[in-house]
Amino acid sequence: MLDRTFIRENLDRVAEKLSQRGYDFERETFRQLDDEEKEVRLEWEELRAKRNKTSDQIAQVKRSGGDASPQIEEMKQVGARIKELDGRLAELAQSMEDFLLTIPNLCHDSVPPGEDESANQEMRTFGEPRAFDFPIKDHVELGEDLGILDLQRAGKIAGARFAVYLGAGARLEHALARFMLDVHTKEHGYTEVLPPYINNRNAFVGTGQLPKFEQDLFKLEGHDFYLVPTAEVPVTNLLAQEILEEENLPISLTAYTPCFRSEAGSYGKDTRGLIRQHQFNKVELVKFARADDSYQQLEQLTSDAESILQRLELPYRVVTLCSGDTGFSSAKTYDLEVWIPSQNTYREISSCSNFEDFQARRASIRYRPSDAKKTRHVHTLNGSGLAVGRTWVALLENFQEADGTVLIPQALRPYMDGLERITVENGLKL
RNA sequence: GGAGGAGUAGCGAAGUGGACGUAACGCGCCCGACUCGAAAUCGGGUUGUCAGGUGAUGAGCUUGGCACGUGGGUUCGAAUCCCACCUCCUCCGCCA
Repeated sequence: MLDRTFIRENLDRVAEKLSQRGYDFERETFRQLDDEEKEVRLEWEELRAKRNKTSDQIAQVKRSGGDASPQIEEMKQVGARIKELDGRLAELAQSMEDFLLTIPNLCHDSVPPGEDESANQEMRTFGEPRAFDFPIKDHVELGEDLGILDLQRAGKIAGARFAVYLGAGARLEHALARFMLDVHTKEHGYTEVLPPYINNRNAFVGTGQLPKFEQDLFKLEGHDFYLVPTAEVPVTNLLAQEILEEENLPISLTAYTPCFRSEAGSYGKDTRGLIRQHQFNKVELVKFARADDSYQQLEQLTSDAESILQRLELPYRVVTLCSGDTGFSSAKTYDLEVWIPSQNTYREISSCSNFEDFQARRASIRYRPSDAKKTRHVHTLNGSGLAVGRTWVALLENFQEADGTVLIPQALRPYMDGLERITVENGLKL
């Protein structure tokens, strides 16, 4: 959520910035709501002040044994008017809130303007896509042939866009997650969090998934609960409504959770395999940082995520998303894209964003800067470190051998009980 | 799911319709005094938020509103009475 005072004082600039990301900011709606609320609030406050004062007088009169009925009569009128204004004020405040909650964040000045992903900017690449001297298989074929992945049977128990991992396939998923968590907690200074996978509406408003993107979520029927689409939601909201000590910043948390996404409207996209699933696992990195430190932390968080790809020897590139491609809540986003041989292209495997104070304002997460008395909203950041399912895909495809087996990168072998290669022996073929 | 109890400042805790919620009292923390220094002692300070005024759209000062778990209600007036919800504790049931 943008700061209301900031909008008020920078109407033109806000409108211009928002148009860069394809959002049409209704200046008049804002001005009207803002003015009217202010007017009503003023009268409301004046009346409350009067009532407070008169109530004290009534108390005094009564204490000294006098008759306070004229004042009481008068306050009955005032009370009725206050009640009227209460309702009107609540209405206006709600309208303003609804209006503000659907406005996306402003992009940082370093974000390249552009409408869609074609304007994204490649920052750097790591590794070389491998040249295969045999016909390659994609991860579905590899996984099914090895007996470590079953999409058919997943359809029986769940449906399309679900998967079942078997044998070394299941083990590989866990190994990747454990490996990532170990690197982030032992080497990058993150603390692991294991949150609930079902969160309430409030948490989703805090990080910006609601009220605008309800159709992307799985909602529990009859409850005010949703399945988390990313650990960003529970982990960021963990500190909602809190005032943090500056000396504790930055706070770096990591969480391994399943992620549930309805993927409504994505039918026909990535229909084959594990790339786009209703349920997948992800190790998430979340940071709470000082306002003046958050962009440095974004670089750090991105490099923390990159280090996983490097250790797994997977070729990837880093791109800066242009204004039109940047997510609703984000001010700046770097995507990490891993090389997928069967598609002959780089595919997103992590999205690292600085939300500045956009989420912190919604969730009310503040800190006390040491040089000032007033509190200030923290800057929140997050990024995948990494999406485990897509890492599984990248690993199978990039490390496949001519005989259909898959080598396991050195860094991961300790997590696979020393297994060096996945063969049909490690799967379940029925 | 049922029955009871509890949520007040960083922590503990008093207040149970009006007599200052910046809210008793205690602890902690900050500043100062005493001291060579420390401890002890003494003095002072120590919630957030919104709006108006002043100021430079800063720091600060100032006036007022709001907040005693959350949201409603009763009342001239609610931390205090009533209702609903949330969280925690105890017991019963059920369960991993």
